Amino acid sequence: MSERTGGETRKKILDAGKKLFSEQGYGEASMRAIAGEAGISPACVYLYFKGKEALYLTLMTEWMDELARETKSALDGVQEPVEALAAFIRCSLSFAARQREIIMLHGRAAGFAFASERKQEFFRSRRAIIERIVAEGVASGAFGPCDPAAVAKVVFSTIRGYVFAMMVEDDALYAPDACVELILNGLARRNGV
Amino acid sequence: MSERTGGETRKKILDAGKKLFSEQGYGEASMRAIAGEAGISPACVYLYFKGKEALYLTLMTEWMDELARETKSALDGVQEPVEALAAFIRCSLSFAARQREIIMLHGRAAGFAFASERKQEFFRSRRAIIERIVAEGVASGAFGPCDPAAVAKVVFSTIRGYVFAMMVEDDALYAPDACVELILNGLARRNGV
Amino acid sequence: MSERTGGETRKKILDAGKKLFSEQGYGEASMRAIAGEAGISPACVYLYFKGKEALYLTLMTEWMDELARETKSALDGVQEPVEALAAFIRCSLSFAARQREIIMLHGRAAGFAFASERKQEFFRSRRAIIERIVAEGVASGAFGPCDPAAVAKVVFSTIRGYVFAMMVEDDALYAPDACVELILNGLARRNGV
Amino acid sequence: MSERTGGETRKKILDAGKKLFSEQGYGEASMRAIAGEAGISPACVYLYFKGKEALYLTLMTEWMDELARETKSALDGVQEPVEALAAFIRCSLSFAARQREIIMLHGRAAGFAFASERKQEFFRSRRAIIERIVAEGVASGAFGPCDPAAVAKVVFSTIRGYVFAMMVEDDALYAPDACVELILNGLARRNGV
DNA sequence: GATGAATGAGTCTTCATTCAT
DNA sequence: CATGAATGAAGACTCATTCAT
Repeated sequence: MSERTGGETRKKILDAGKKLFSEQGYGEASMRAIAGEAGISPACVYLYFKGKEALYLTLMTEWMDELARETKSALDGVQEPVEALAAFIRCSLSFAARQREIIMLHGRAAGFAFASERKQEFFRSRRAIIERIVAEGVASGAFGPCDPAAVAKVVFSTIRGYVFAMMVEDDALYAPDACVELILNGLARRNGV
Repeated sequence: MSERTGGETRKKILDAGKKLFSEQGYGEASMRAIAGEAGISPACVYLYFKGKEALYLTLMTEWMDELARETKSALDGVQEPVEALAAFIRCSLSFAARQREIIMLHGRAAGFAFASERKQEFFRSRRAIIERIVAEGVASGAFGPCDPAAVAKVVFSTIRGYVFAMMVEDDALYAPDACVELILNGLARRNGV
Repeated sequence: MSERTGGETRKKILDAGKKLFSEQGYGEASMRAIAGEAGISPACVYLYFKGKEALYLTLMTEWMDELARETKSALDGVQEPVEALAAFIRCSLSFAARQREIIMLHGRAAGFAFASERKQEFFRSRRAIIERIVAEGVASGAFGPCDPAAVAKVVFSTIRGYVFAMMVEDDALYAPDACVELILNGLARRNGV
Repeated sequence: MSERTGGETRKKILDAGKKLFSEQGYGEASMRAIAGEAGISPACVYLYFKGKEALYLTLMTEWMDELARETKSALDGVQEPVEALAAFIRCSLSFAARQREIIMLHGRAAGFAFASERKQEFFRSRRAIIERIVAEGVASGAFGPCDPAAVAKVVFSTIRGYVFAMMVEDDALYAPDACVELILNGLARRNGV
């Protein structure tokens, strides 16, 4: 009846894949289980996706695209480096909190090549954003002197590890502010204060 | 001279498991492949380990024990919180640099329960160490005022994410000092300097 | 016309299982061989039965149910104990002659518990039927004085052993009358005759 | 030290085989388990027996020989057919009561040919003994008129089924007299009594 | 558009058996 | 006499995938 039947089924498959891949990992999640979760037959999945890899890559790609979009929008118009960095961190954590399955992006996941390449490129691009912000902050004097590349790596790792912890640990402590605060001000007591 | 004692075969299996589990993940690494990598028959693996799970858990346990041992030794006799935190971070990164396969510890790993429980307990215990150091630092005035639990989580996540990046990224930029520096002093320019 | 409904394949599997389990025993009959006998792939068997045990139990259950049904019908309306006992014996032997694979029911069978329990219960219920008939016969004076429980055991064993012999021995001597005659009248010459 | 070491080990293996084969069946009992039960290494079993089949056949043969010997001795000097038949039945049941593992002899057991042939020959020979006794009894007038072959089959089956029941059933009611009584006198009430 | 039925390849695992020591 | 170490073959079972309907 409805014209969007096909589209709806596709959506159901993607949701099911999201759930099972993130819960069980690529190898452990079976196509049959995904189809079952989506409420359709295994054969039907193949009408929408060429295979398991294709489904997996589609999910990853959609996430990466969505996160990139949200990040762009979060940074849009923000000039000040400190604010920009805080916005980047908050955006990353917020996305992960809403899309817990993004954990799939991390980890070795599947054995096929494309996944890794695409993912690495994506992570590199995110690190590059941080690096640019840091470099600008150093130039403007907002940040102390440092190697922007090395610092970007640490900052990015902090975010990544924090997202990871949010997903994996049982106490789902979600405190973006502590993360922002540490990165900006560090632990050691400041001189005069 | 060329003794083929059982111990050697066991070691070969452990090494092969380390390699394949870390490269491909638990589900994707097959016992056949592990046996092949070790240069023995699949059946032979079962003379040394009860099954795939047992092999996996052995590897994980050995790592956790070894890392715990090294950490204890690194912190031994260190009183000053700043030094202690730096030592903890350096120890963690150094271990990962030497035992790249420790990445296995992170990630969803296997579907069976014990692995997760054991791992979570291990990670919790490491976070607790950081928390203690931070609390002491706050008490002694070495660190600024903060919530030790929240900060410990961020610090631990930074280390975890950094280790992760060391393993996964292609540019194996290994700069423990940048990590220590950021965590201690933060990014923002200091008041007087 | 030539419909390949699922029911047909299921039937083929059951027939193949019947044949191989009865010929080779539970442990020796392989799923591969059963699938081959049924003309399908091993994987296909698992679309119809959860596993080897399930297939085996299905066969056993079907037999027990069918034999119970036939027995009930054979005894229906028969009042006279002598006739009833003869009917029971004839029914048992006739069933075995038609379903030679029922030999599976006898013997140690499989290592899993349910099989044994279910079988023992079934055999006990059949012995109980004999016991009731004998008790009624003793009460009515049709049978001489005896312990119905002990006699039931012997009678049941005779039937069981006879069925066994029918299957195993090469000379498939099928003589229900001799069996009935011996049980009723014994071997020893009667007093007056 | 001891000269009989070898013989003792052989005995231990036979006992272990007896136990496990009878408890679990041929296919389910593993050589490793048998060796373990005997307190030796699997390889050691092969110093005494060529393989699993050979061990199994040795056990069967020893039983058959022993039972044949005991039967011969039980019938020795007994002339009267009624007494002889009773002796045969009692001997069979008594042997089974002492050597519960004889159940191995019954059932399909192993898939290899020799076992069946040897067993069938053995069972045939025992049936022949009964047949001879019955024939003599008929000739002497001790037994009523009947077809000795058919009757022998029933009598033998009764014994076989009874032995089977002794092993398999949980209520180990062991009443040889009931068995003897039924076979000799039957169930039906005698004329004058 | 959807599926029930089917399968070849591959999973982990066990087994009977051998052989150097 | 005995065994620890090892293995090829086979076991039950699962999976991603296809295709006639």
